Amino acid sequence: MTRIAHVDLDAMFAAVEQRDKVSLRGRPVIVGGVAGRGVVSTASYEARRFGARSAMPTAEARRRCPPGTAFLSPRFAAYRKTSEVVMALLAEVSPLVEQVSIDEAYLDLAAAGHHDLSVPGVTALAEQIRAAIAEATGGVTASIGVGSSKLVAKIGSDLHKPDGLTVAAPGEEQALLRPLPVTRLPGVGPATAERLRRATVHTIGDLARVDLADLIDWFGQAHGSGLFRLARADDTRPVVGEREAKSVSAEETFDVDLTDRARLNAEIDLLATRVGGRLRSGGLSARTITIKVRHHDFTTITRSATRAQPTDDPRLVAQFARRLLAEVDTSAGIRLLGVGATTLADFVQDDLFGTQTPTDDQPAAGDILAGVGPGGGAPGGVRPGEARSGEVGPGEAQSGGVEPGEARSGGIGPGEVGSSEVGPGDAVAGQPSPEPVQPSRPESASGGWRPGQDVHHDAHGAGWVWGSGRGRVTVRFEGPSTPPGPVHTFAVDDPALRPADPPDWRVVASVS
DNA sequence: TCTGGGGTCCTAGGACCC
DNA sequence: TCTGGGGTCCTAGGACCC
Repeated sequence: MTRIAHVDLDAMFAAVEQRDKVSLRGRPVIVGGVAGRGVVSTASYEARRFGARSAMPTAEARRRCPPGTAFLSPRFAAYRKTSEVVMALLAEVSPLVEQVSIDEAYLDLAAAGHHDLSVPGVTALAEQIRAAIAEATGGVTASIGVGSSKLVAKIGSDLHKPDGLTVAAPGEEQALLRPLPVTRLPGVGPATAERLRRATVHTIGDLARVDLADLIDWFGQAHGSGLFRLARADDTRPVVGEREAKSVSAEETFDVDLTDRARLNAEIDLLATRVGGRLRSGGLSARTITIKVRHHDFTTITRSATRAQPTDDPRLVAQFARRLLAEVDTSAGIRLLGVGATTLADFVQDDLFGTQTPTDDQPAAGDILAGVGPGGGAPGGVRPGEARSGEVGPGEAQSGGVEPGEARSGGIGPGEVGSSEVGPGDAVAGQPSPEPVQPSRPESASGGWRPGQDVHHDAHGAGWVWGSGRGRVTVRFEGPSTPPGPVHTFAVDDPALRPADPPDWRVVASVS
């Protein structure tokens, strides 16, 4: 049954620019990064004639394209608006639309219940959709593929681009795929194509003759069996509507490689602010913070740490990212920095982790948190409390003198003074912050683990441990910026004490 | 002027728990 | 108190997509 359609806007970014600016029509247009290290997002079909392609360095596209070619920075707001017009239109065709990207979507035509799903029926419907898109967008064209599966629909939409339509009749699928190069299959990128080439597998027909065991051997279970099935046009993936975001990230490639630590930290703060802001606007919070570092030679590493509790606070994201970066050798030059947030929790957490005073916090059942500032090597200012108290930013309202065993969080202990690279007030240097970051207030380091009470982490560059249950726990902290501290023993309700997230800390804990 | 930015999914090893 | 297997979580990296 020809029930699935794939709708793909043709060179959308460039098409929107040509629509909005008459002088660009008929001319080669490149949309993408126009600075030194930029790459092409979209090349208009006029520009493709000269060899310009998506993902090509813009410098290369400049070499290839003639004088008079327009090189434009993307205007995402305009593209988003056009995308919304198209998606709204598609939603009228079927209740089941899967938007894949800003310019692409699958439709399950059967979900509407009233469409004629014969080949002539879907052909007429697809032409109607194409005409409606062109009209509603002011001339941005779409190519559509229709077939029995996502695979066939997707390949079909590509087959007669731009402004084209392909309908694959039931039973024709394999014949359609057989002569095509394997690179047309979704999931076959440069690495897979190269491995297949070494096995003299060039077309999808070639691929269909390879043993499943070989494919799994070469590509692993998931990818191998996936290729096996796709080569046979065996694709039962459903069209799915809304999907939840799994990560939020921001990254930046610098015009010139950076080595200066202060500058790198400032960039981290910028990125963290973007990530935190998007978490907040999406009503999300994250437990895992990841940084990405691309070195001068393009080698790329990631470092991540998972927190005991989720956060959406840009300052906390920045602190974690800075601590992760502190363990990376940046002396040879950094080309790109990124900050990401994963393990997303889907709840609004203002009440839990907001920047309100920590005294509103309630303990998390069973959580034991033990923290210390690296400043003195001795655990300082640990107060009764729970996970949330650690989310308090530096210098925020502090409440001392809370008695052991009380549920109220005591806020920040003295331990955080000087305990991270984040100086007072610069946690999000130069960035708008929902809360002013005030200088940390130094306190005496007379604090320590207080036996018999719940303890929690501090907020600023400090480590903590948490657990639940019963027993006595011995804890010692050490880290690059902190010599091994004395051993502290205190009672908790659970021997299951575990180190949490401080990447530059080693929390050594044992239970007796 | 070699190689963006925002994502998803998979693999593999180690820790940890039962 | 010799050995092991399964499941889950965490981390790091890689391939791929638009």
